[in-house]
Amino acid sequence: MDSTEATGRLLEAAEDLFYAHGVQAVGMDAVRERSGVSLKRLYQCFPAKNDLVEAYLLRRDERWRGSLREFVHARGDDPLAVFAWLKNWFAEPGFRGCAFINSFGEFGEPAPGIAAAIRKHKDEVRAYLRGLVPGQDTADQLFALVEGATVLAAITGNPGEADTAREAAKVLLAAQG
Amino acid sequence: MDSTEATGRLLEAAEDLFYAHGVQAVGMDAVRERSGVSLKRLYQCFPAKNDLVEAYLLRRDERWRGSLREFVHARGDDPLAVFAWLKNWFAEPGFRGCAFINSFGEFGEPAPGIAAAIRKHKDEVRAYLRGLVPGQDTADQLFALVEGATVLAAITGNPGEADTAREAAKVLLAAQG
DNA sequence: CAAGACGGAGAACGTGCGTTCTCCGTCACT
DNA sequence: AGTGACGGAGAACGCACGTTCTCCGTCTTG
Repeated sequence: MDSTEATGRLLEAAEDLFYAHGVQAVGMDAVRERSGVSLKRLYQCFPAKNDLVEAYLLRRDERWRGSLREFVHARGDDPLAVFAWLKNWFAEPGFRGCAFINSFGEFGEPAPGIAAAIRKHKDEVRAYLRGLVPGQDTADQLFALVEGATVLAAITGNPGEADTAREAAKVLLAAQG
Repeated sequence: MDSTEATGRLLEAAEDLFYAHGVQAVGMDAVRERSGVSLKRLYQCFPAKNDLVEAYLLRRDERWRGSLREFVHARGDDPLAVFAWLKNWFAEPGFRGCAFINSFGEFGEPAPGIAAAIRKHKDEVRAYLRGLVPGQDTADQLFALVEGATVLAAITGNPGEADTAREAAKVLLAAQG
């Protein structure tokens, strides 16, 4: 197994474990066991846990936004499709809310790289919505609905929060024209 | 110092420290130091850290909702006053987002009492908004806006997220009638 | 004053975990 | 075959922290 495959396996294991149980609750030994990569190589690829966490967040950001973008684009870039995608996500087994919001809660004073990854994710999502919706104010309003629905779906376990947000988004888009 | 004053001091210290730095980042020794209560008595009042965390959340829920209710009531129970209150909160020094969302992120599998306290808070806030707004669907939509604005204000540090949510709420309330 | 319950300060214990070290087998190269 | 670099398995180390224990002074009560 070469070094690039090792990092791939490590990121895969890290994402599964960190998202499912929280970053702090998962030890480096659990990542090693799940990935099948030895501790020595783990620390060659990621000199400290913080580095692995940062890479996990950056990768999850890319994949999460990629999945959303693809889904919405296949529906003619209809802003309301965002909420259909959300509902699917909320209903997935193992859904535990937004990894970035959860990480923000976990780390009172996050390492700079981790804080930057969290902010970057939110900035990118906001920029994506602004590109999707005519009118920056409306886009930002939809963004708040997306975040609120995600948080509430995670805490209550009810994927229907996506429908509530969708109805609100429909009204806001109609009002904007 | 009797036992009831000790629990008061402990809860005060716990709230300050847990909210500011996160629950996991604060040791029982820090609570002892801040409160001036000895470890022995601390463990008499709260047999385990989980008990203190649960009490912290329950107390914060009461105070947070009390402050919101009072502010909004003084403004004729105008639903939009909720967002004015939010903006004040977001602008407070030391604002770090919603304690309950943060705790949800901190504990991948929270102790039952903690999970219940988190859900209770969100249920109570939702019920409060439903009492404030004619139309349950609209109330739930405002709730999503409140949660989204809180999360975004915490991550971006921008209290203006409250204004964005307020504009959206105004449109939704007008559409509802 | 004597005796014992109470409370505080802080040491001590056990555990978990991030990180590093040790040891040993394996493979490439001469 | 001999040798030396490499990699894996897992022990070891250091530290932080939740929880408990020890010791000692104080205050109440007869």
